[in-house]
Amino acid sequence: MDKQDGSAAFRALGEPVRLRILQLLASGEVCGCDLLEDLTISQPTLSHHMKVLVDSGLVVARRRAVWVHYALRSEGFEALRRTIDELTAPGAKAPEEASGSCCSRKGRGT
Amino acid sequence: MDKQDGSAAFRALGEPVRLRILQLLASGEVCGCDLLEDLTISQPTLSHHMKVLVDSGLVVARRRAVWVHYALRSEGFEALRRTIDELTAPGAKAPEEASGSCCSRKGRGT
DNA sequence: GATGAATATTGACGTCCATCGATGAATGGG
DNA sequence: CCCATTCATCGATGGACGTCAATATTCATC
Repeated sequence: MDKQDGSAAFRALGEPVRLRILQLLASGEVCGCDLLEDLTISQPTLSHHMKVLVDSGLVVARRRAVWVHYALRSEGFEALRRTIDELTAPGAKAPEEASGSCCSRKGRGT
Repeated sequence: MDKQDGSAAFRALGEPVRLRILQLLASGEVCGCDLLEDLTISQPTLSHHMKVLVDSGLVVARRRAVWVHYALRSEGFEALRRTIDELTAPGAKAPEEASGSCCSRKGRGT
């Protein structure tokens, strides 16, 4: 359920607040109330961001009594890495200086 | 100029249309008009997205006569990889099952 | 079951942003 | 010099999203 096209996870990372949350989680499991102390956002806002992070597959939530512990989900990040690798790896990066034409504009139709 | 905190580049990737553009660029340099043919967006919209991609440091634009050739910028993607690595690498991932307490709620002050 | 703490949900509000049509700027060819 | 092509900019518009206050829910304790 965290498949989609991968853009959801990138969009999750594309929010400064969420990126900082992930940095805080990088050192290990952290509960919501602790996150709330290190940030300058309201509790509903934090809850919203955590939901986004969990839905995007980057974070897992574990209920422990009244608290909820959040931790990074390595599989989610591996998927991101894979997407980036697929973009950069195959590369037929040769700019093809020779031809003065350009794109495939000419002779594209049937 | 592509520094910031990295969230800009992730936000750029977090748009399905832009992600597809990057996939098209993965096979090599492509000019705007060719991109326009493979997408289902208007020309102003493409121009807007290309500006976002260039500003985020993921793409470079080279003018060749009337056309503009776009290509991936490896340095931008390396920065993304580095950010992801920093999030997952250090990990003190031990959940610490033992203590029934939870977070650091108790005894936080000096 | 009443209380208190941590978290989730709801509803509203303001801003950002993707999108488009219309128009302008740059470039090269007849 | 005029024209066609490619790309950039502008203004408007509609939807997505981050944010909060208020409220509900969950859970342990007494």
